[in-house]
Amino acid sequence: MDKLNTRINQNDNYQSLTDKLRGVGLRATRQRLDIGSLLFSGKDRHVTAESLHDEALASGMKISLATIYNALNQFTDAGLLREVLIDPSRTYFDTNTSSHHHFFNIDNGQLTDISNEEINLPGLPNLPEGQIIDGVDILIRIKPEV
Amino acid sequence: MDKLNTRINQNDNYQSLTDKLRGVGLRATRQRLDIGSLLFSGKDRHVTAESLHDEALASGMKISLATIYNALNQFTDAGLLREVLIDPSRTYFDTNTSSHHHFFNIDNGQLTDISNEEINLPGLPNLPEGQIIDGVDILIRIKPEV
DNA sequence: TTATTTGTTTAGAATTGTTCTAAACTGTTG
DNA sequence: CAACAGTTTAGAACAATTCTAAACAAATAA
Repeated sequence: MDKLNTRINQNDNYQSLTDKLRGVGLRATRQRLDIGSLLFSGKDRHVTAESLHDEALASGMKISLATIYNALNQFTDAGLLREVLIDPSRTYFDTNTSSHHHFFNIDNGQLTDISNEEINLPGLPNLPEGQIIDGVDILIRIKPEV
Repeated sequence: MDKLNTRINQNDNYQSLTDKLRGVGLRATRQRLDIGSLLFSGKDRHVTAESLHDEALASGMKISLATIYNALNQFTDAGLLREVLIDPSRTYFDTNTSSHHHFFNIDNGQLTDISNEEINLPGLPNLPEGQIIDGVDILIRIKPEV
């Protein structure tokens, strides 16, 4: 019954999600489709394993935390997600995989994207010998004005 | 004997370290002096609790891991150290507390400072309403040329 | 379709980094 | 040097994440 309900409500999105998953070599399982429907529904999102699990359970999905971890890591390896470094005690994932940066509100923990166009970093420093750039992460920590 | 030995070898630094600790309201205990002698001996350093503990034990210091954690956190609160975000699974501390940035070698985990002068970030994006900047962290991930 | 294979999910155990607890200890101050 | 307040410590506790191995489900072959 639960399963049927889920089917009916979310069937629409699932064909393109299925393609997306297969496109990166992952089987389109019910759990991955459910997670995908939460993550890739248009707007960019920042989640942790825990927050996504809570959200999944709240939407009536039946899925274990271990599966959420598996999926987040697989999606990241496949380039569907990106890891963001903000808090050494938790791993955040970002559905926006294009080159961009972040505001991090140290007061409430909220993360906001900064598009690549809003920021520019001319004249990168000389790299150590024999090394090339893999990526650049800019985190601007913000707080409420006193 | 162990204690005496430590005294003899490291006595020289300890007066200024004592002042440094007292200056930020911390008692100059043997453990904090030992840790301080490893951290604040001139060159800038990047350490984790574990790496510093190993180093302390290897230098014959007697100190527990819990004390290393305590000291790193207290030093950080006091502004003597700074936390650097690179790896969500571990907390790194940097003895360079001035505004600067980092190269992170994704191949071997090595962190290298980038001075503030080597990098410039003109035209920061508009901040969200009512927020001010607390700090800016730039991490340039590098890897060996193929 | 059904059978077989291979990949996936899961609960719970295990691991890892970090913090907590409470008892012993040590700087500091009077 | 007594007394207090802060510090250290071993070990327990905790939280985030990964692992294990058994049950299960998707893909594929027949």
